[in-house]
Amino acid sequence: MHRRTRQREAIMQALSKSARPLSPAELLKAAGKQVKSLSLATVYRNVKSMVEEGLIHPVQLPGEPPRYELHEAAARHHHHFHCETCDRVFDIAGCPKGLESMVPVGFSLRAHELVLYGRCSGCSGAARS
Amino acid sequence: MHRRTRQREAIMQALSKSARPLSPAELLKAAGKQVKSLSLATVYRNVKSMVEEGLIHPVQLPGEPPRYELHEAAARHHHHFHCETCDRVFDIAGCPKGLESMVPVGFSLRAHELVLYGRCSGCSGAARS
DNA sequence: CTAGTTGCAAAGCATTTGCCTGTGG
DNA sequence: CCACAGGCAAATGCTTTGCAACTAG
Repeated sequence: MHRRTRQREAIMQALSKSARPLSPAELLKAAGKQVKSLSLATVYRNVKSMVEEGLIHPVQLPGEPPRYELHEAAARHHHHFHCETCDRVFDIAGCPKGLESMVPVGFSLRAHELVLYGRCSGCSGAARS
Repeated sequence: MHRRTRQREAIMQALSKSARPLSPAELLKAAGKQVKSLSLATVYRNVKSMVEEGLIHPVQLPGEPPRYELHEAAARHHHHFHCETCDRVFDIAGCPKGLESMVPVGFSLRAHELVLYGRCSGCSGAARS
C-alpha cells in the first residue's frame, strides 16, 4: 500500500538522524538535502500518512508548531519535560495520579497530556540564565 | 491610552460571563450579541491588547486554536478539560499528585501543564448536539 | 476637535487539495 | 503498465494589516 519513494525515505532518515522532534519546515530543510526536489506538500502528506500508520508520533507543545518524532518509545505511554533553558524536550516515564478525581461530575476521562517545565540536568548543573 | 468602546466592553463581558476559555471565533459570536457590527478583526485586536495589558490570559492547548480567559481565572492554578465531542474547553480545579517523582534525577521542576481529554457532561449525557 | 478604534477587504502564513506528470513494483 | 506518489499552484482557514470612516473623551 505504501511505496518506497526517495522522498519518503529521506523524511524517515531525517527523523531518525535527529535527536529531537522536527517541524514540517525543518523536515523539508533536512530531507531536502537528500532529495532536492522535495516539496513542502510532500512533507505534509508523508508526515500525515506516517502518523496514521503509527510510524511517527506528533509532539504538540502548547503554543508551539507541531513537531514529529519516530514512534520508538512513543508506544509506551509517557510525557514530556520541556527544559526552559536549553529548550529541548525530553521523554519522561511515569504518570500522575488522581486524575480521575479531578474530572467534574458527568464528565468522562479518556486521555490526558502532561508537560513539565523546568531545567534539565545539564542546565541545572552549569547554571546560567 | 485605551478607550472604553462598546466592542471592548462586550468582549470583556463575554469573557466574564463565560465559565470557560473562549476562542476568537467564540468571542465574536458571544460579544456579537451585544454589538451586532462587531468584526473578527476587532476581536483579534482587542484580545491582543488585553493580553499585553494582562487583563486576560491565553490558554494554549496542543494543536488547538488559542482561547482566552480573564486574568482573574488564570491567577488561581488550574488545568483544562478538552471535550473531544463538542470541542469546548473547561477549567477544572485540582492538581495531579506525584509530579516530583516523575522528574529525572538532576532535573528541576518549575511548572507543569495538564490537559484532560474526554467528554463533557453535556456530550456524555444527551446523544449529540 | 483629533487621536485611538472599528469594519471591511486585502494581505499574510501555514497547511491542504486539485490536477497532471512521474515512477515504483 | 498504471495506480499511487510527487510537484506545483490554487485553495483554505485563521490571523494580521491598510485605510477610510467613526467616536470617545
